[in-house]
Amino acid sequence: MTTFEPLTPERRRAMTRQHLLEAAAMVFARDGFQGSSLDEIAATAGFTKGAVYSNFKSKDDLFLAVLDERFERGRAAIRGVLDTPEARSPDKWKPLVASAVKESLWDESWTMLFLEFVLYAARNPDARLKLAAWTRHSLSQVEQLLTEEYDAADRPPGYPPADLAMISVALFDGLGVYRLIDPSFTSDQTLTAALQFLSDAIDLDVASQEGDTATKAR
Amino acid sequence: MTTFEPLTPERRRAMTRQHLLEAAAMVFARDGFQGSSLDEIAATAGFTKGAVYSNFKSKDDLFLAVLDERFERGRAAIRGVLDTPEARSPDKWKPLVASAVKESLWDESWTMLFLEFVLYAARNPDARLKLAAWTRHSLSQVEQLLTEEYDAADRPPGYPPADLAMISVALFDGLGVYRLIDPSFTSDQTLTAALQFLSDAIDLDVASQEGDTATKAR
DNA sequence: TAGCCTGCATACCGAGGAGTATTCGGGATC
DNA sequence: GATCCCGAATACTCCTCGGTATGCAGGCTA
Repeated sequence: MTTFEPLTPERRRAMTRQHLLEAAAMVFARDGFQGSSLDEIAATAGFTKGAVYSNFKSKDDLFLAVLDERFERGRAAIRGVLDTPEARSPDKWKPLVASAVKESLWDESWTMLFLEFVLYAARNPDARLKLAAWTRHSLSQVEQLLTEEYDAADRPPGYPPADLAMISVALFDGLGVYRLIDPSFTSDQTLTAALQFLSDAIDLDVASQEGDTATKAR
Repeated sequence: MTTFEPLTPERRRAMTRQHLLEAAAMVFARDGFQGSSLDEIAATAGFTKGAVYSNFKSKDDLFLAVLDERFERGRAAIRGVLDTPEARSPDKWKPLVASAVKESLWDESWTMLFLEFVLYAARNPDARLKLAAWTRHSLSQVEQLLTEEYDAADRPPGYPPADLAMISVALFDGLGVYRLIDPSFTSDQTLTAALQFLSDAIDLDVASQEGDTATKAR
């Protein structure tokens, strides 16, 4: 990805930090924020607690850093999809987005970490603002995609795009939650139905204009 | 509700247990499972830790008891709605269910407690089985309602009712999560859109048969 | 190669909390 | 009214863990 760089002290330090962040993400997801100990996280990364406190101010600071890290990854993933030329052409972006989401976000460990974030944020105003800002950003990306889709098709949206964005995201996060309870709740069939469901809603006017409901369910 | 009963020792004991359960539900929701102390819970209920350990085996046992309690409440709430005669008549049960859900489940505190349950269950096989069983039960109730709706209208379902049930529940739980992040994400308008969204999907065939899409969005 | 600076390791402290052993008090029973 | 019983209060233990203070090694500069 990046060109090779010799291991300057700064890079060594950055690597340590990165290892700690990844270990923290893993342990926090597995044991929860309060259930994780800094000793465990450090050991998972191959360090001791000293490394943690030389890179982060506190346990909270570490957790927030993990949050930022994941936000940045999420933004990059979204950009990666949206900047693909195919994403701009109607009827091609849907499977593209679907597979991208499935690859990067449809992950039990991520769901658990996300829920930890949400609960943490619900109890910490600062974290809450961060999470809200990031969520708004993500939602607006989805909304923009939908708006462009409607513009390209030159027809009014069946629902307000902002609401549709919220609904889409909430639906899949909700399914992720139930997947934690029992993976069989979110079988491939159910996921396909959910995708088709959203797709139908987006194409609502097309369907009614063309009288075409043949593509509705499997 | 029940007739008056003198305070036998058994009833006194049951009352303390009940108080502890309610205090626990509150504190667990506020501070999380690991973040709550038994001292705090006991004090909230007006007791000390001794009362906790004379009514529950451990902190985990108390948490699971809270879980059971909420399950029972949920079942009762569902029965309360479904046993109402109006629930059996098409085009009347929707607002009924909607308001019932809004009253009893659309609550930030409940969402936080539910997420605590989910995360706890994801880490404890026994709790996971309990939660899965309860979820299956709730889903089947929703599914039954949908199936009856389709039968009454004498038409095939637009989507498999089981999938539709999962989607409906997941959507609202997902919205509940985002409400924790920022209540403005789930404005009345968005909720209305979500309801309409589901309603459209349920009535999919009716809409296309009658060519009636006037009731779609606000 | 002597000295220094920095990043991590090590050792330690104190608080808090789960769990337990014991005590206490107030009803029930005779 | 003496005794018993039991549910809750009290007091204590043990241990985990966040945070800090200090030690140390290894790579820079001269």
